[in-house]
Amino acid sequence: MTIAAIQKLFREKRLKVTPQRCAIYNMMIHTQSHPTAEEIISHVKQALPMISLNTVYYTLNVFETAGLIMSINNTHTRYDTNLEPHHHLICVSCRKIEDVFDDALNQLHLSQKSDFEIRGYRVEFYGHCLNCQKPGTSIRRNKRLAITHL
Amino acid sequence: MTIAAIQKLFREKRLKVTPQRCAIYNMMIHTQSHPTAEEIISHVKQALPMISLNTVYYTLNVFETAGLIMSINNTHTRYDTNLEPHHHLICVSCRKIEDVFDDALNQLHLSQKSDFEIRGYRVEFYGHCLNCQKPGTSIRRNKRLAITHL
DNA sequence: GCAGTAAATAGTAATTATTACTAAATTGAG
DNA sequence: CTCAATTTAGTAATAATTACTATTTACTGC
Repeated sequence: MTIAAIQKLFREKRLKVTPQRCAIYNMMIHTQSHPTAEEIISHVKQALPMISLNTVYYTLNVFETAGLIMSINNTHTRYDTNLEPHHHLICVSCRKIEDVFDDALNQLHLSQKSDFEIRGYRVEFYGHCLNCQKPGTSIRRNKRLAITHL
Repeated sequence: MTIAAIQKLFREKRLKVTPQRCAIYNMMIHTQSHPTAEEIISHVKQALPMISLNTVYYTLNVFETAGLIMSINNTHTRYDTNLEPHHHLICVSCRKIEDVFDDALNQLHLSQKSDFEIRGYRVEFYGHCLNCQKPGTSIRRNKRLAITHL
């Protein structure tokens, strides 16, 4: 993907075209890793030494809102005493977590071989809990759990 | 589960029986939510006002290591430009993330109905990447990605 | 091309979850 | 009951992320 194509993409998404945004997006599509904000800034600083971490976070949020990227994270570690195999329903609005018991989900496997020595997996369903479905009841704006890719 | 049963459980796991541990575990098995450390301490403080957040984290770590609980979290938000439906392989040692493309995983659904309005889901496989499988190569001790339940 | 406006940037500071360190207290083994 | 090892709780440190804000920049309509 060329710089011109990136600019075109931004315009289509009604995002202002800035050198910082181009550099960040360009770096991200040319890496196979899933970079953190720190990793992004350390690469982008080679071209734009003055860029701030703040701008990186702001830009990533803009990209995610625009549906250009997704983020992989939950803050707040939550602890669960239930050790039966099960998975989770997570409310993207209030962060409430409910258990899901579903035999089919407990028997997933990869169809291809992988270099990883896999020890387990988790399935997390994202959505709105009963309470947060009522209009105006959204307890918490939560950028980080945005699920624009889903 | 009674307090006596909790004490018996701790002894079986060779954990010292302390009022703090009993209170924390007792609170956790009597809630359907997946509490955060903050939520745990605010409940437990009613019985043990002097308890410190430090002790809560230490105790949760002890419980997780003993296989009594599991934690749900990743720190460090990672960003991904690939918006094709896909899932992730996460190395619990060095935190490296790889993409998984597997049609079967893209068609999961819940067998029961739920109150949640589900918008999407993620599958995360945990294990050791090729590099971290070599003995002595474990880059980072990482308590938080412990996967004792898997 | 240019002026005006709204948004973006890059600082600095604040916040928040978690971890580190440590002296004093407590638990369990003998 | 004694003693050693662990646990506790306090203070401080860390680290990721967000808030605030003055200045700069990019796009819109002329």
